[in-house]
Parts: sequence; C-alpha cells; structure tokens
Amino acid sequence: MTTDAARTTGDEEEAEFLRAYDPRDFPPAAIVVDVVLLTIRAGRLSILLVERAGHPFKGAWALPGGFVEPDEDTDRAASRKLADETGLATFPGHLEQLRTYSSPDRDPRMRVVSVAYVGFMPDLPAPAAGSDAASARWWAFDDVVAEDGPALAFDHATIVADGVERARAKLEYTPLAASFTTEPFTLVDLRRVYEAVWGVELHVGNFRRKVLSTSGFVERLGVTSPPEGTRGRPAARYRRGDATILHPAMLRPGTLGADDADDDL
Amino acid sequence: MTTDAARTTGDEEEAEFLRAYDPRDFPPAAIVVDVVLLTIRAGRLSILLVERAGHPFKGAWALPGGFVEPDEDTDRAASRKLADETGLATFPGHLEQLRTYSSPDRDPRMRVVSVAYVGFMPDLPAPAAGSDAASARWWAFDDVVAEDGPALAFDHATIVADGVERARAKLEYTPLAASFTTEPFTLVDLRRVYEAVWGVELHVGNFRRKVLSTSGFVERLGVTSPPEGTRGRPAARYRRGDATILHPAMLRPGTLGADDADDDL
DNA sequence: GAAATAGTGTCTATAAGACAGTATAAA
DNA sequence: TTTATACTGTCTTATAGACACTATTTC
Repeated sequence: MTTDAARTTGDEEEAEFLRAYDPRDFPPAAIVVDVVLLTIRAGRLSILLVERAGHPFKGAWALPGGFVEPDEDTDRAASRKLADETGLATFPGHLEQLRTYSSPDRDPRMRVVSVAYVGFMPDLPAPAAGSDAASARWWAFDDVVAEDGPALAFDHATIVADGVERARAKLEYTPLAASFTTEPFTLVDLRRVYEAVWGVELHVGNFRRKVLSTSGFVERLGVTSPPEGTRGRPAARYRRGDATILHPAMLRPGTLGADDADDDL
Repeated sequence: MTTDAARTTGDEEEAEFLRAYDPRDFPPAAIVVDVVLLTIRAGRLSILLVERAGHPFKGAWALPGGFVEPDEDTDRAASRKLADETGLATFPGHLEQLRTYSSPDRDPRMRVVSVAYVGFMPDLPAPAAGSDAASARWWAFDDVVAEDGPALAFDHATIVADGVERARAKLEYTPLAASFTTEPFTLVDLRRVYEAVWGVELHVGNFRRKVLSTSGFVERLGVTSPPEGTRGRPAARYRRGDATILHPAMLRPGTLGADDADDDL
C-alpha cells in the first residue's frame, strides 16, 4: 500500500499543509509529570512528598513534578524534576512511566493531564544544597495511607497507590530490587528490599536459593570487609547481573487469587 | 500536618486564587488517544488501522483515535473513538491504557501528546453502517511489521509494537484471552487465542489441564449442540470465570531469559 | 565458648513438559 | 468402520515451601 510515488507527492502537499496550520484549532491542555519516588528508609518503604507552598492545595502534600517544557518529552521532564528535587546531577536509580491521569477536573485551574512516573532509588543521605527541596521529605508509605496521614493534593493519593502497586509487581519479574540498594550489596540487603516493598517476611534460605538460581539476577563479588562495628559472619557482596527479567519470577507470598486492580474501563 | 483550620483558610484563599488564574501561563499541548485494537481473524492476531485521508501522513495507515474533548478523560475518549470506529454502541471487549507518547516532534503540526490504549475484542462481523470506518481495515499483525508492510503514520509503529507486547504479557497473568472470544467459547477457541497472540503452538493436553486447574479462569456450561456442518466430538462450552488474575500464571513458552523491553529511561 | 549473623542441605508438595492413550461425534 | 475432533492419564522434571543444620565472625 502507499507507494513511494504517492508519498513523495504527499510530502510536498504536506509541507504546504503545515505552513497553513493553526495550532489553536484544538482543545488545549497543560502537561505535567508527577513522580512516585520510592526508597527504603529504616526498613520501611518510603515516598518523597513535597509540601505545596502555593495554591491550589496550599499546605497539602504532593508528588514531586511539574510542567513539561515545549522541547522535552515526559521522560526527560521526569528525570529533570528528580535531579532538581534530589540535588543530584543524574538520578541514581530506576525510573519508568506509570500511567496518565486525565480526569477533566483533577486540577481546579484548568485542564492538566499528568503523566505519572515511578522511581526506585537507594537511601542516599540528602544533599539538600542547591535543591528545590526545602519543603520535601520522605514519608513512610504506611504513614501516608494511614487514617491520620497527610492530606494529598489533586488525585495524588490514587497515583501513589498505583505507583506502589507497580513497584510491588516489578519486583516479581524484574531484578529491579537492586535499584533500591547501593552496590555492592548483600543478599540480606536485597531480601530487606523485598520485605519492605511487599510488606511481608521472606524465608531466608528459600530466598537465597531463588536469587542465586535465577541466572543474571546478581553477580557475586566475594566477601569484602564488612562495615565497622558489625558482628557475626561477614556477608558476601554482589552486584546486579545482566538479566532484565527474572525467569521464573520471584513469587510474592499471599497472592492467592484476589489482588491487583488493573486499569480497565 | 495541614490542620483542618489551615485547610479552611486555604479554601477561601484558593477560591480567590482560582478567580485570578490565567491558564495561558503554561506551555499548551493537544491531547489525543490512539488505540491498538486487536482481534483474532482467521487464526491470526490482527489490528485495526485507518488510512489517513488528510495531512499529515496522508495515505499512510494510523491507529484509530483522535482528540480528547475538554469534558472527558482519556478513558472515555478511547471508548468513544472505538464506538465510532466499530459502529457498535458499546465496545464489546477489554480496553486499558497502554502508555503515553510525548516526543516533542512526534506530530509535525504542534505539540501533541498521545495517550495510547490497547483493546481486545472478538472477531465480529463488521457493522459498517453509520461508522467512521470507511477507510478502516483489519491487518494481520505479521503483515504490518513485515518488510513490505504498510507505512505507519507518526510513531504508530512503536505504539503497535508496545501494544502487542502488552497483549502478550496480559495473557500470561490475566484471563483476558476470553475477551477475544464470544461466549460461550470452547477450550479450543481459547487455545487458538493464545496461539495467535503468542505466535506459538501450545500442547493440547497441558493447556487444558492448566486452564481447568486455575480457579476462576473459566466456568463450564456443558456440551451444547455444535455449529452446523462440524464433524467429530462436540466440544464443551465455557464462559469466563470471576478471576481477574491467574494464579499461577500461564507460562509463555520460549521465554528463556531474553525478552521484554520495558520503559526505562 | 556464647552470641550474632551468614549460609547449606534435604524432604515434600505443586505445577509444568512430554507423550500416549480413550471418547464421541459425522460420513 | 474410518475419520475427525475432543478429552484423559501418567511419567518425569523443575521449582517452591518448610525446616533443620553448619560456618564464620566479634566479644
């Protein structure tokens, strides 16, 4: 179909069409990105929230994010916002698109479509200097969803819930748990990531067997000197392997039929 | 955090803020939806494409879709477009958000952000009448991605590939294969869905054992009279069960380590 | 040696792959 | 009775859950 000749003719016509085109013919909207940025702090799954300084939702807590500039795509906007927010030149973790939220009244100002992202990063000491993040802090996820938790702006409570569910699912079939750690890590570190994100206790021996028998999940670096002041047998260190998906997947315990809540219409 | 008193004061201030707000302060964009609509025709995974009547990409093939109206969210826009396109009052299948495509130059006219959807539907006879779909036709997926396949508009080749990969993944851990059939269906019908979407042959006996042993996947209706002109033993009919996810998942054969291509940055 | 932490071995249950067989219909 | 289609049984292998055990360090 669509011969080359037809396309060539079309290209000339198309240039003319584009010269005459008026962008104001279409219903406009603003595009923002919002990031569910997750880490493990003190053994708890934690999320970065920013207290809103201005209207709307002044004083409520919101996901880090902001408007997408005309010359960037949403991936780049999300990376840029995270660099601003964490004060780091490059974001030291994993970042992926979550989904898009487009209810016409989700922002009282105007039509604002939010392309949400979810990010995983290690628990780095906050750099603070030079960052946008005067009003930002980490919240334990359990505290955010608790009865007496913070008021969340816009539809960010929904986005947070969806982001955490995505994180839980991703740990099942990808090696991305390692994105929550700094390398080198121990298998105990890795297990604590699973336990914090899934909110369960995992069996030590079975977890080790599973991780080590899944090819490309981790690479052993050997036993190096443990941190000062630790007791007990020093743990072997690992780094990420080259797998992008886990085969077979890690199984999340307690997932017995009812679970998940996908984005049907 | 954020006492009720503070929120009340804020609400008055906020109303004032919104009265003074000028939406033109933000970089505008148009929002469209594009749908990767899949079905099984003659045993082949097939996708609905529309030949573009106007510029840009005049004569090329594109995903069905279009602009999101000011008073609707993208879910509703996608459903509406499918109803227009198929000529059916309500879309007879499964529809879910895929991901959002936002490269600044993906549309030569202006900044257009596409929220893509993926849909599964049975192979219904085309109603034609009253539909937008004069220029629409089903393409076998293999033919679309072939060397001599149709020219696809915008970044729709990428969206098609992502949509098909989503469909393949969804059949693994959900009972959505049934969305490709009309009820009642036979287990042979269901197996042919898997074979068409995954592009593999499945072992008959093992497939049956797996489907029937996964609780909530299908419900048996009994053996009803087979269609005219069929030979051989009549097959038992089933309808969907009440499960939303499969436990354990259906395993896609040949997924041995390398596969998947997720949306990292 | 006691305490603390890391790591191994093994039995059992479940589920998947392979493959050979039986059942029920039309011509 | 042949042919076509639907369905069942069973042996083997891979993986996960449960749980008891051994190893290496500090104090």
